[in-house]
Amino acid sequence: MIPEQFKHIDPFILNHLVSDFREITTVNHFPKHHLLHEEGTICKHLYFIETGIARSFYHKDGKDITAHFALSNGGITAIDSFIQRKKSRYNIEILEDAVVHSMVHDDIHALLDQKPVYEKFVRLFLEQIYIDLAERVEDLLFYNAKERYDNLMLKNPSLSQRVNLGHIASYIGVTQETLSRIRAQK
Amino acid sequence: MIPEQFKHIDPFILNHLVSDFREITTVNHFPKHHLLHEEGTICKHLYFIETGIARSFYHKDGKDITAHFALSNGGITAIDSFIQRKKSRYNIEILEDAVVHSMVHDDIHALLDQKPVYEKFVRLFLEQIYIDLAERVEDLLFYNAKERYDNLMLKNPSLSQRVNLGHIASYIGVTQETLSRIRAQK
DNA sequence: CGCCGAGTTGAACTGAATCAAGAAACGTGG
DNA sequence: CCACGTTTCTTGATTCAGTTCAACTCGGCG
Repeated sequence: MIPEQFKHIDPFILNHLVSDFREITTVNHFPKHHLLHEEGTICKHLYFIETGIARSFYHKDGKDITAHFALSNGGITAIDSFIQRKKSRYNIEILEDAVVHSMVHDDIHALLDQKPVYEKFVRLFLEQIYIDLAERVEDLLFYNAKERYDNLMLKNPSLSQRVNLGHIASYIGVTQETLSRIRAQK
Repeated sequence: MIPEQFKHIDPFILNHLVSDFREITTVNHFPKHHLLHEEGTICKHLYFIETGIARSFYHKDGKDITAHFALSNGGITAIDSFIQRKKSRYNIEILEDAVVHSMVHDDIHALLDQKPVYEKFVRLFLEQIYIDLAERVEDLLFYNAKERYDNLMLKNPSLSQRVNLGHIASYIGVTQETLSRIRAQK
């Protein structure tokens, strides 16, 4: 399972990289509702979803807010904790029975220290998620609720059938009622 | 000029890193209104502001939207173009006479290929700007106009005296009129 | 002096939130 | 496999933060 943003890496290095990373990766199956990570703890894992869906979410004024969805081949972690090594505000929850590949933070960093050439892999990964997040800022600044919903559906058409309305609503920054009305007027 | 997010790097490596990067860095003075980068072109430079202020901005429906402010020790580039090597939607403009350090994209990458251990430096930089951007998403999702303005002023108290109201307004996602009213009611 | 960009203020309008009540779908145990 | 409770979704009425459009003020500068 090689995320597409790494396709520009030298194939020779990539082969070694894949087998080295595979050695520090474990694969598990988790059922719907399983919590991969709980807020208030330090997140030690980087997860990649092979099948199924996961989401990260946090609480704000008692409300449950989705920060990110991960579908097939998508990565997910409690990013604040994973980067800054402090207690996380995020939870990670399985929304649909999933096959999940996971790597432990310290193993990743040990591997990077041992083979700095792999840092490039991490950089490309970070660059990709940065661009994604920048798009999200633009989305919030310029598009109204309906447009934000349409944009999300363009990127992930299957999402609307597979996850709760409320999770999608909080992700795009509207209430569940508003999203319900948006859907109705189609 | 060593950005603080790099303080955890091995001092020995850091010394070499600083001198190596210094070799590919040029320093210039630019006056107010100078355009460091123009939209529609590929941005080849990564800039660091020593003194003065710069902002990146783009156009949406004829409106001029500030994406980022860079003050002392802040970095700035047309991030879409710099990462993806394609024409940029951003402009970069000097708002206050500035001393600017700049590095050329290809020089940075040549240096990284030559000394992969420096990739870690880039990773830490990207991690930092990712966290900043994630805060911005949260800002837009949860805070009203006044709160967003207050948050920005907490981070950059000098900004309100130094840059136009309209630039700040577009950065926090409100109209100039709304921001003017927010200021008035203090 | 008169212009021009920047900021302020007012009034009307609107997209989305809130509050409230029902309807539909879901799953768990008998 | 049905019944009942719970969760999810829909719909309506009202309210409100922020936009839009327009006019006006202020300070700097040719």
